[in-house]
Amino acid sequence: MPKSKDKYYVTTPIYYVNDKPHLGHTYTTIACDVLARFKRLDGYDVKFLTGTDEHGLKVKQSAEKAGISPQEFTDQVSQNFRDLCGLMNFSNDDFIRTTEERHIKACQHLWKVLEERGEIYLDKYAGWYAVRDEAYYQEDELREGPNGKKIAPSGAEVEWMEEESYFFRLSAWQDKLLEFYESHPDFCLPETRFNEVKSFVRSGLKDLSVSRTTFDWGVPVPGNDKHVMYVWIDALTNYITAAGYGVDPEMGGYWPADLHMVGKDILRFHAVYWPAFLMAAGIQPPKRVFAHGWWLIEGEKMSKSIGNVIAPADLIERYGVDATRYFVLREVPFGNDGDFVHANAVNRINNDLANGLGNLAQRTLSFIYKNCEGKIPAPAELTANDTALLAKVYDEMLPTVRRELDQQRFHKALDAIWEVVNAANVYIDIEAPWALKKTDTVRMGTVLYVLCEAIRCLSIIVQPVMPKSGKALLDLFVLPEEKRCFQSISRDAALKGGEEIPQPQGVFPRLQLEEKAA
RNA sequence: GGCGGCGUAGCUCAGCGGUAGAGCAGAGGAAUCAUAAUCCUUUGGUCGGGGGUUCAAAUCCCUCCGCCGCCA
Repeated sequence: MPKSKDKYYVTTPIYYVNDKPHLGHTYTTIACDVLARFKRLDGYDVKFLTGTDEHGLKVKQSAEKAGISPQEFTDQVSQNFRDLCGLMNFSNDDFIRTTEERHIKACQHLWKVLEERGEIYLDKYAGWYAVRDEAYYQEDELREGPNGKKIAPSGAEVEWMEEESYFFRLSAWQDKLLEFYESHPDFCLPETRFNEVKSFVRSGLKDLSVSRTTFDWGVPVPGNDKHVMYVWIDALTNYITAAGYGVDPEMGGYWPADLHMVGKDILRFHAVYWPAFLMAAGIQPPKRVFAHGWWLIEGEKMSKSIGNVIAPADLIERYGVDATRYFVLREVPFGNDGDFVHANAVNRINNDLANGLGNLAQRTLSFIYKNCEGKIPAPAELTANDTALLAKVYDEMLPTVRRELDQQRFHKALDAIWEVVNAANVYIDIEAPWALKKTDTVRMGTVLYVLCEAIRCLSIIVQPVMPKSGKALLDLFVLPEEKRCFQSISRDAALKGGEEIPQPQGVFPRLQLEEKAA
């Protein structure tokens, strides 16, 4: 029997449909898409999931406001997120919506399992509730409003509510969670976030309210139609729904997921509640949750009131899809907050892409096109300088990038690739094929060949981050599809020499620094 | 208030016990194959303040100041 391919399952959060897609959503999904593409090219059987969270009171209210049914409403607005996938060239294998039948069934299945195991019980929830925030507040968090009403810290009015609710026995899972963290030191990254998670759990867990009777736009609780499931179980379950939970006992071989990518604001749900639900249901927790940071825009928080929210379409218009993908992953150590400064984006894109990799390819290939009858020269004997560059290209680059990406260190991975770009630019200047043209055309051919090998491998490895540009570069070498995966980053897949190339075209356009709008 | 993190060149950050580093920005030079791109050299820091441990501290300890995160 042939060994089945290794599986890799990566997920984005499901995005709340009441939002419009912006840089934050885009960032999360870019990161996942890069990992998914990387793993595919590296020979894995990949499942990459994204989707939308479509239940809850706010959605229902928005639908009412729009004068349509919640289902019609979510059909419309979830399309914004499906469009984003096309726009940003995401390669998701599935797009899940929490309103889908398969998800409702999976949630109900999970619920029943939890209930049978005694992990869920019915009780009463009482407290000060803010409709606007969909949240309860502690007495001491509240202040007195002008009309005698109590006001939440968010400024929303609260009222005393008593509500029947199902509870999940989260308190019973405190020690098991801590043991799990102890035995899985890489479960959560970055490390400082993991420390926060641990200290939260150590400080004591209360049982978690997991149903609501105050609205009905949600997954009905099996056997009690008054209740719908509250956000935790409904939303988090999407990750196993898409793997076939409740239908396929093997979950396609994709569970436990390799990575849940989340923003730091929803880490707790993923690193505490979710593993607790899963363990309680007898399912393995995911292998890793990564909490990435947020983007400031020109030093300011992104907000509707400031009006600086960046829409994906703006980014594409200004920079193009690939350059955007590159910039957000290269500019900031992944996990940190970033500051999206347009001048920096232009600078980096020009330096790294246009002047770095783009110009390297262009100067090499157009030299060949003009001076070698459009054919890649065959190499003669290799010098120490040739072998040194090729060793970086064949032997060092991919393992380094692999290692960095397995820790979600995108900026380091890209840094490692660009070390090779820079080395190749140093190489071409030292070897100076334009001078060899007059003195030693055999040596010139070898130099150009070595450069082609470097550019070929760079083009392959750049594909996950910049799929279109990587393809454009590889097209310049007229490489067939099967020569574009990571296996071909090797001497075995090397060009032979004699391959004809088309007239090269610049792949990474140079950007103009715009006048700052007042 | 409790716990944790951070403060290093103009900017973003690496280094975390052994002569202060990278990228970008700035300055000078070389080259001219290339998207006027590239390459080389170089300016620049009493590593937040103070105290301590050590032969030796950006690196360990204490304290103060300033940011930030999580929790209450």
